[in-house]
Amino acid sequence: MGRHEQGAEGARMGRYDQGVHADEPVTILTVAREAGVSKTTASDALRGSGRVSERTRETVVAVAERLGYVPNGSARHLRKASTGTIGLHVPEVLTRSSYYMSFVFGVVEQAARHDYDVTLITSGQRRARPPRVDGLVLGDPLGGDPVVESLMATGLPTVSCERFPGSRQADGVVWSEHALMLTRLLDHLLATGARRPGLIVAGDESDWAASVHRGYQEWCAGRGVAPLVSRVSFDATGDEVRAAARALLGRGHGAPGTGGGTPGTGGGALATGGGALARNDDTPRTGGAEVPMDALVCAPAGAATEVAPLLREAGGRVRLASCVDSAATRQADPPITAIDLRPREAGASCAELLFELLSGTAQPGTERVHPIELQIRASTAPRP
Amino acid sequence: MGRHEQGAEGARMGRYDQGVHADEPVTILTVAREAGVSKTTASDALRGSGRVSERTRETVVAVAERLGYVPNGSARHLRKASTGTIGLHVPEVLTRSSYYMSFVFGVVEQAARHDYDVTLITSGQRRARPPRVDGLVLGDPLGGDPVVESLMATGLPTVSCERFPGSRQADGVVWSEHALMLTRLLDHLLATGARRPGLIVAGDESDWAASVHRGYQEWCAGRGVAPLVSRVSFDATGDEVRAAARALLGRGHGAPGTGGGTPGTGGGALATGGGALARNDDTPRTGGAEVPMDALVCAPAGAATEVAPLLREAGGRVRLASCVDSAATRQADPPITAIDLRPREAGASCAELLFELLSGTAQPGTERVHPIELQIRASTAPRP
DNA sequence: TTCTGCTGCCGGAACGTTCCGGCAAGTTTC
DNA sequence: GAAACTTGCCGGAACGTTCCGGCAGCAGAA
Repeated sequence: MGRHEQGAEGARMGRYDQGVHADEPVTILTVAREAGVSKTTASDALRGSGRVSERTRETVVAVAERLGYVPNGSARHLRKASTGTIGLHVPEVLTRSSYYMSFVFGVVEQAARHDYDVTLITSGQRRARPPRVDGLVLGDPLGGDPVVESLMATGLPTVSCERFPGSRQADGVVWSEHALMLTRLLDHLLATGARRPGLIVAGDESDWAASVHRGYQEWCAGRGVAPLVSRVSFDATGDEVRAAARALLGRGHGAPGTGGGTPGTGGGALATGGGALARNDDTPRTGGAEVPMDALVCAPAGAATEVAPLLREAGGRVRLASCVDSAATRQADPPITAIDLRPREAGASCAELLFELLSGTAQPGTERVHPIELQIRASTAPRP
Repeated sequence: MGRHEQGAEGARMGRYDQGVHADEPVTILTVAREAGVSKTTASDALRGSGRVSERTRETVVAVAERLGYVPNGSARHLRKASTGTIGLHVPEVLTRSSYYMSFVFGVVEQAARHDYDVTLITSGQRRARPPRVDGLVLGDPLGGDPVVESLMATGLPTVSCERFPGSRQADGVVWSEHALMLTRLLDHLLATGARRPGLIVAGDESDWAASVHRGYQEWCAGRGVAPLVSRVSFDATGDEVRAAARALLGRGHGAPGTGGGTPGTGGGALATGGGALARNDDTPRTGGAEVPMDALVCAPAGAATEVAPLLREAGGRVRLASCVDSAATRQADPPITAIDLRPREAGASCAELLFELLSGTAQPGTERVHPIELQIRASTAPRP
């Protein structure tokens, strides 16, 4: 001791000035001395624990405020065996999607509200040591990602956004009703006069893509529409997506029955239509296998805007919608109907669930539904 | 003590299993006991400090390896008054740009290489306390951002990507020759037959935008081209950018002289052309104020792709280029000529400079140039 | 011999916090 | 009126690390 005896400090300039440049660190001992109590009482008063009279509590709080006391995180976490930090993993393949940027900010914002920091974990970096965190948020984990696997093996409390398409599941899951919302979107397309909506979607590594695909298949079965699907890779380029769209456009014109067209015309487009479901004759008004595509739903982020010019060139007959809303879809010409996944709120919801798991407020195994919204825009207006 | 006497642990399953689930925390005391030395010697041996014989050093290292010893960050940082974490700020306005996502990953990757964590700091969150970090990276700080101001006031070592357009400067700066590269781009446009390239650029809150604008003006002055500039807001929507493009397209057709056209036709497009520079008669072959725009350079990320359809409708006469490369420009149809800012490497470079500042290897005031590249694509091919 | 210096190792304190147990004084209970 | 309980406060230990100072043992110098 004796290194800083004065204690009385007074307010200083600036916003973070206290205790940062090391001329006079304000510890809980400084506060206690200044308030005329012991360090225990000061600690109790500030954290609302222990037994402290209201009067002294107010005094201590006032003094702490005045001195600009900021608790030392390292000391606190050393004592409490926690870190005050949560880890956040987002798959690097999808870096360019603005969805993840918003998601990340949602997590950071919510964590800040709980006075937690957020440490980013990328799939790229090989980690020599386990992350120094109290828990983990996994943003849309991809099945088979080795980093995700090892993160789950840490035993740390974990929340994933969408389910993990692997063997084990996170302690908490925040998911959205993508299949249901896609159903609404498809019904909307039907209502505007479309008869045969097609789908471009990525593979089932992501729970989200799998849900979208499943929702589409079930809707087709229920409505008696012959499915028209093209799978693309997860980080599909514009060319790949356009090739898939062209392949879908080319199908349905040929002979009815087993789907016609040339599967795999370009870019690995895999057509799955024209099966038994197309023979459902109860609802003859909707699209059988011989009906050409007159609406296209693009699942991957950014795919819809990539495809838009192609559809326009093809005559503008095909309605267009995206499963991921973004500035690009909002501002396209015409604006593109899309499902707003509300990524920022999704991130906040994941962080919140994690904190509840950490505090014991929520039980492991908790699942929460994150509401999403269908934004109907001009790209799916009825065609003249 | 006495809580875990066995000590000998042996290798375990999994990758992060050591010391994470709390059944048997392995501290430096465990290692010391197992190696038959004191905790001081163990610590010295592991960190290469103090005086330890080579023989015992090897023993201790081997034991630590075997037990999977991971130093407790909180304890270390409590003792050393550091945190093992750096803060990363990116302006929230620009969240949707994939540039920042890549930048962030670059920082995280480089930090991981130094065994540092990265904590995100957003402009949105109001911070009750100074961030618990050893240093800061500011990604393209905007002038007047209060969070940036207060971060700079912390006195923490700081590196900014691009200069801070405010009074004080960060301790380290990583910047790119945007003005020079724009000159190359404009020369390229001239070489493909363009006579009057226009520019859409955001305001001078960002050093990057200011550099681009300055580079354009200087190039125009040097080449005797009448400038044709439209300013948009930093987070310009597609509509705003398109309105700016339309305004630029409308100019140059009218009476020669003071620029003609209708300034501010839509979306706040502010035209600055037609001044004294346009009267430079030494180089009559290039574009005077009466020459219509035949090439358009879009500075804001994403602006070029938003404008592309408009230019196509207008006859495809106008060449198009972007100051920010991205998946969207690469994959556009036709692919758009763009400046690749190499964001991931920029982020890594910022982090690296910060670590050198922290270790004293680099001096405060260091500036480093981050190389960028011009990617020439079909959108600026010579017109028939 | 004694003094000095070097090597290899170690005990203990310190970093700033939380929390267990305890102690006076006051209040209720039987 | 003593026992039991409550209130308000406190000292000290502990978290796991780093580092200062010290202490033997040995070697070389005076």
